[in-house]
Amino acid sequence: MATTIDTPRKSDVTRAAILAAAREHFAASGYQAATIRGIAAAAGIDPALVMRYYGNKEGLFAAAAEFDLRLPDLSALPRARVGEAVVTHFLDRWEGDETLMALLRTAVTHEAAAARMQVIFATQVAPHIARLSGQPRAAVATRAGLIATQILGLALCRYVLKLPPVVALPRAEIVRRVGATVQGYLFDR
Amino acid sequence: MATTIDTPRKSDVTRAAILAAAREHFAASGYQAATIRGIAAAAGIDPALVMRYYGNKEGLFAAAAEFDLRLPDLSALPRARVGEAVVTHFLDRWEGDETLMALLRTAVTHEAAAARMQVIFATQVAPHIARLSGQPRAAVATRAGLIATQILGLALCRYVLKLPPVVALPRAEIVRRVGATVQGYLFDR
DNA sequence: GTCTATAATTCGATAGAC
DNA sequence: GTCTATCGAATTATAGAC
Repeated sequence: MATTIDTPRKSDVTRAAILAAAREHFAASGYQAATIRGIAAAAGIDPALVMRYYGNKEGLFAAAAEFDLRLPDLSALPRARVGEAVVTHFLDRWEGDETLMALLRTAVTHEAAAARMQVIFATQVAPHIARLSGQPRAAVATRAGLIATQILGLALCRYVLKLPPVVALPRAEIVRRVGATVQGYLFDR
Repeated sequence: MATTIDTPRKSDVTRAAILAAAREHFAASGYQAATIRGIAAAAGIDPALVMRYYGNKEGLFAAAAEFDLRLPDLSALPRARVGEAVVTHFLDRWEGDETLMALLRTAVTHEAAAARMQVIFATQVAPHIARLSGQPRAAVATRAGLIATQILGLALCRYVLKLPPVVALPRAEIVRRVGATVQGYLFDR
């Protein structure tokens, strides 16, 4: 099965295993501490294969850090609930895909990852805010930036630094209290 | 002068130079990428001296990451201005002492540094909030945690990731808009 | 107290056999 | 397409001379 005409590519399965292991290691240790040898071992293949497929460590990270926020259409929501919806969505994405963790842990010490973060927020967050508020481009960018400080700060404290009071916060309470902040950045201040 | 009775310690100057160089390197590159060789070179001394004084890289970081937030007495301020005062103070401390940058860049991938962050917020931030609000201990910890998400997120985006819209924000505007959020976490929500 | 020399690892990357 | 073998470089850390 699947060895017929429609080429399922000999070892896309290997490539996928490498990417999954890479995300895991970059997410757990950051760029520097993650090793090609360790990633290859976790994927059950030879380190040389990683080099063959992705050229070098940089190329491997670039492939592993591909990420889609998948923000829903916020304009379909009641205006007063948008802040909470944004927080809910980010918590979901954060807990459901370790790519974001890999990006954050790496961006702090790695130029390319920080740049990727910038692009993600500029292309996947700002447009949604523009559609909501219909404000000038500069004002939209500022609002997106302020929201980024709160959302990334939440992720940093809850998932990376694991500050006890932030980890202990029930999800619903985060949505309510941090959602109010995001709501303010979206429309008020 | 100073070679008299009161021992000024032969080479406290060397130790200080090492610590300054260590903060600089940890702040710029994080824990992994910072090297004892590089730090020693910047301090103008031999790498072996670093080992002699601080035992190992871990010990060096522990010494370099000593930090005092120096939060002023917030209860002396008009209640409505506390949020802005907190943001102003953090911006000052962040821009005036690279120790915080070293801590953040390192805490993301280094256990001990993350723990240090926890202790700093628990011992240097939470007490101030307790004095202000007079609420139960758990509620105070939660408020401190929420404030940490906003303050650290701001620092992350402005000083580490350098997200353009956040970098472009005038200081006064940050104080006003983010200050309003901190004010909310302090008293309202 | 300071430095030289080096041990012991570990890593990314390459060359080439199968 | 996958793996073996290995190179060259860089790191922490130690031992010991001066």
